[in-house]
Amino acid sequence: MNSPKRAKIQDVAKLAGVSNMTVSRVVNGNVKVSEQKREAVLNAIKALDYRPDTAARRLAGHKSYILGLLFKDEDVSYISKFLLKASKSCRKHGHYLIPEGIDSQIESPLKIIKNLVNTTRIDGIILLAPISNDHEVTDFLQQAKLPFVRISPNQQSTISPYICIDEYKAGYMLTEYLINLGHTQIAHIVGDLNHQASHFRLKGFIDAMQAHQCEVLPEYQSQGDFTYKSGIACAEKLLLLSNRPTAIFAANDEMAAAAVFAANKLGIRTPEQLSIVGVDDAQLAVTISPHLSTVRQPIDEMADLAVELLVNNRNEKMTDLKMQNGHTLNCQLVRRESAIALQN
Amino acid sequence: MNSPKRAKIQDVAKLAGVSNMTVSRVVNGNVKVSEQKREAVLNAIKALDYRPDTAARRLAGHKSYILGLLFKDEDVSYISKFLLKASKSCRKHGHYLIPEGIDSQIESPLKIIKNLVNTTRIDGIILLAPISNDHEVTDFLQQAKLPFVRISPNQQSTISPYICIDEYKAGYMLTEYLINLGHTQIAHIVGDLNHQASHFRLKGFIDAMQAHQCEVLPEYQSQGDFTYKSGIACAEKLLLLSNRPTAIFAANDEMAAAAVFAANKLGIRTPEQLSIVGVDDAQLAVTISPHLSTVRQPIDEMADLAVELLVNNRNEKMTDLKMQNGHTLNCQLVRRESAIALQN
DNA sequence: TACAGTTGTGATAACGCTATCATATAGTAT
DNA sequence: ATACTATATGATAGCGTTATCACAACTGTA
Repeated sequence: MNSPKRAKIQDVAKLAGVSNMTVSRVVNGNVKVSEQKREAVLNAIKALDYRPDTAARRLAGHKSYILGLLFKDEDVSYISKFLLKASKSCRKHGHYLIPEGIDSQIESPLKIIKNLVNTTRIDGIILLAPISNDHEVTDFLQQAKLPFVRISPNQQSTISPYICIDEYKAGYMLTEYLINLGHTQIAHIVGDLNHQASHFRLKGFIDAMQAHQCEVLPEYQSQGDFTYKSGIACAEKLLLLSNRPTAIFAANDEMAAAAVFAANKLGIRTPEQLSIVGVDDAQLAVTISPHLSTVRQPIDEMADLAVELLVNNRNEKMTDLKMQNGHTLNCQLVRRESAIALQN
Repeated sequence: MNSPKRAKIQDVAKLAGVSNMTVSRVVNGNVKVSEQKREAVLNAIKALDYRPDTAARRLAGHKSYILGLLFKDEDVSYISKFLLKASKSCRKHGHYLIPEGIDSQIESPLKIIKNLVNTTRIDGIILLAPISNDHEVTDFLQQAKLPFVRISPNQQSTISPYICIDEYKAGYMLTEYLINLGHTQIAHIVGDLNHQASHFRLKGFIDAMQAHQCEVLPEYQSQGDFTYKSGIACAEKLLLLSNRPTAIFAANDEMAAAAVFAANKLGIRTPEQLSIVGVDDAQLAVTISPHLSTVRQPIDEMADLAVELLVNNRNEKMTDLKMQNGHTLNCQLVRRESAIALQN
């Protein structure tokens, strides 16, 4: 059962010649302890390789040092990226991350979250879109007074902090980029409308087109849902049009990759005969051929910030201004090979 | 702090008219409880929406209901897939998963694992290759008597259960597939030799070539490390050879995708002028164009099994035979579009 | 009828930590 | 010098479970 035997707080206290509470105070670092004792404690901790037991801490102190991450269990690669980064960021702050992928067709997000909360008493939760919009979930969390951060939510309400990018700008930027490349016949594969982001990207697209006197044709908008499969269908429809577009702006990289594939199949070469751009700068953007021009979502930064908001919130008493605010991060255009100047 | 107020075991006990222990026994379900009381307890649990507090359970019972997943923090997509599935599988068994990505250039795996174990007292750990070969780690776990499962380890020792596929067969199968397609000039992009899998896949390649009287040229083997970047370099080298191969077998999909890209850049069309196959059947295999012919690693199955081994091990007392055994899962060839019959 | 064995149940003491309150000591103002 | 405040530290009581042991109520055997 026990090899070298874990040190507990009492062992440290004894070795340092102080009480348990003094050790606890040093470990948690909020309260003042005389320099002398602090040092003694620190030495004892090192000598015994002591690490506080999370379970005991939680039971006694109502802090679990665990954060939850909820997301819809799709194969969208930004989830993995976010997850990996968030987990790392947690470690940096002495916390742990428990990820929960939800297959919302089968499982109720509310049930899963209730379970997570009651069972494990996590300190806070990160909600990835589109779960960040599930009112059942957000209402429950509010009522339970559990801090949570929403990633790319539909509503920029003040019920909790949220993190997003300027989706409108992303759409506008990308469209303008294609226009500057000489394209005027630009089609848009629209994202899942359950994500507010899709609306904004579409609006950015339309506004940019109009600002540059390019016609916005209804048949140049095709409704996808962020999946590869939907991307294929949309792209095929677009490419079979008699007035085939010369460029496609897909609402995410996944669908952009699908468009490349669909074009290939129809014997249309990218980028020579068709320019394609996406959004996300996911891993696959630099895995497919040609590499995708896209807008980078600062996912690492988003994950870091989300964790930080939750961790700090525990420390500095809820009132922290940041906890009521939205955070709009910068995104930027990444020029690669999938879009080039219009060929005559 | 408390909204509807969580029910605790005492509340359930009172409502059901039994003692705490009886409730506990019903919840854990190992010991016999009279049908009558069991039902009363079950009803009370439902009525109060009771869920046991993990922290308290751990503190008292030395079970944490948490599993750890350790992996080297690379962008290999099978990690994400494994992680997602393992987390789901944990939920199915009433457990949680804490993933820890290790950037072994900066961080010591041992330190991270020690922290995880001491701090959180997890029930078991899953080690993904190549961490499954880190002796510092496995020694520590053995000494701490903490159950762990190794995924695709180098050594099929009995220190712990392990799960893998028949890597040799995968290599052989893929090579034979290309040969049957009419190819004889087949190159192999070798995987990271820190993974035993790479050795086996290479051996399978060589043996299949020889079995079919195909010459095994030294310049047709190029050393990669499973990353996309290395794949590009290897493929370029291969494709610039005066006696250019007509087919490339890359040791994973990531490098196969890189080969497709490199070929494209050199104006070599896949699959018309060059057949390419990979291993893994990762998401990207059906994202790039053309879709990749590959060998499917049954990742979902592996993740499920790993979790099950760890969960059951706690129940049925260490002695379970399975806990000392290796599990070699079946893998199978997936024919898609990236490899076709040799064109004259 | 008596005695051991079996089975279901409950009382109680941990588990390792922190909250809380009490106490001792030092510092400041009157 | 006295009282009063501020500050560092300690003693103690939980936090919500399960382990452990004890006991009562049966069962079966001699």
